[in-house]
Amino acid sequence: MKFYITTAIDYVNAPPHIGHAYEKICADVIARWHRLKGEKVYFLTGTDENAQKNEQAAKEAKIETKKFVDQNSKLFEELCKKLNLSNDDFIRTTQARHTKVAQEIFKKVFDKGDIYKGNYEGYYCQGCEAFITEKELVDGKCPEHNKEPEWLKEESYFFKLSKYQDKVLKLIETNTFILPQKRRNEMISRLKSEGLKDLSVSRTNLDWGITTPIDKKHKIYVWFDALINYVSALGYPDEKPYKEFWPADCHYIGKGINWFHTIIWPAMLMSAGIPLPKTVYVHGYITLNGKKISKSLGNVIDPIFLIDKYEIDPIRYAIIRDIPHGEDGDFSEKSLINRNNNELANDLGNLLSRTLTLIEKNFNSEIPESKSELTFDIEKIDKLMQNYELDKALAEIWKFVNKCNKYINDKKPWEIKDKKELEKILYTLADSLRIISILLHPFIPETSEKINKQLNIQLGTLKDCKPNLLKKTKIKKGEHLFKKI
RNA sequence: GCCUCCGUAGCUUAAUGGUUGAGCGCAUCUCUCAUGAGGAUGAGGUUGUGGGUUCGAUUCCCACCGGAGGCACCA
Repeated sequence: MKFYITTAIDYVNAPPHIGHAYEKICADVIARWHRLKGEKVYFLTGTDENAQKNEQAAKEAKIETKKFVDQNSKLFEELCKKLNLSNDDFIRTTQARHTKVAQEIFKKVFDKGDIYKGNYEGYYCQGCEAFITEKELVDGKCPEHNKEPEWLKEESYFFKLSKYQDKVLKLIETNTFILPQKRRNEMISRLKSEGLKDLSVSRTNLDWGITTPIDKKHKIYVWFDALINYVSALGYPDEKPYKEFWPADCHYIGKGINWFHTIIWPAMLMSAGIPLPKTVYVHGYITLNGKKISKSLGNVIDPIFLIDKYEIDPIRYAIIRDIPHGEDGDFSEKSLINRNNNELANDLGNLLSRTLTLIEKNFNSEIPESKSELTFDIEKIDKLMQNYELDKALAEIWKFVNKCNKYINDKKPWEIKDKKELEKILYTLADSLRIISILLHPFIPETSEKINKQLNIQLGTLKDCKPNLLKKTKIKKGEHLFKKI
């Protein structure tokens, strides 16, 4: 079995914020879970760099555009490392491997007869040097430049999106293509009520972007180009990763770009004769301390700053537990601190600590051989993970942690004189911790490794999440798993 | 304006046509292996408001109030 998962590629005209971190962490957890199941996983993330806005932002910063996107893309790459992501690749849409494929697919769609020359008409603001929508106008003026736009006609190539309306509708009506269901309903009703118009897929008068293979005056519209990253990164059409991993099993994206991924992207693929992705999972947005993340509110926290302050595992843990799957959710430092101290340090860290100390004192640091009394329902958790309910899966794992703590209290090993009985209790605890370290690995990989190191064992797979697989080993009690904040 | 979704204890949330379950926080009790950790108990809800269907609604229907989201070239 293979599993190909992607995140959206990020816009590089501003540095990363906590929302980017959230999407990447979730995708990473899913990727790691599938690896635990023994599947061959490919996890892709990257940056979207051909937008016109980059050119403008670079101009404002008085740097060359290429240099500007290089700098900002680096910030996202650095973020991936800091988040401890297990991504297999990082695509940049300015890379030659991408521009080549973007042009190739554009040509393919053109050759199919699905791209034709027409005129794009709309309001054009001289200040923005761009078309703006009627909705964006305030009192008939561009709000940014306080100028009345002019009605302009521009030559443009159009993609016959309308041709694919029925096929796309049929696709999105299948019940696993768009998840969660709420997002599927939105797209279905919108498609049914509005229908599809052809899409302008080229722009003139731009210096930045990918030139169309059919007309040198035109650049490829940035969305048409951006979506293609999912196949260009794999080396479409001939390279091995493409053959092995396409179609994608999951495009993990935010709700703002649902339409592009579930309507436009499938239509492009249909036209180009490329197989369709299996699932587009649409997550919600994050608020920070209860407020929308926005520059004007000045609450844009650099996630790298947060990681340096708190370490990555508590952040991964808190952000996943705090945000209900598919919904918007809030991330706050207060909640992070709470969860770090109560759940990570007290429940889990202390469980390991008390277990290892008991083994140290009673069995000279050697895990005794016996039979475990605790079991864990892996099916339930795997089901939650299949359904992308990461928050609930993690809560379920925590129930097991709590069960272990209660087990110690009930059994009172510090009062037990009978050696066999004591062996059984401590084996049960150590073996349960072994299972916990596997289950937690996708969520908090560093912590999982620390547990294994102290138990002096290797990380298992999901198949090993059954009791009694722990062998007699000498433990190596180390530092506490978590520091309290 | 049109279309989704939501409104349950201070906060986050689960569930169901028939006496609303849980976690955090709070209060009390308790163990001592452990990171002043762990465990137990308790207080707290007429399930947004009004109406309807029903023997019975928090769950189904309608209206209203409140909140979130989507509405194509903006990513």
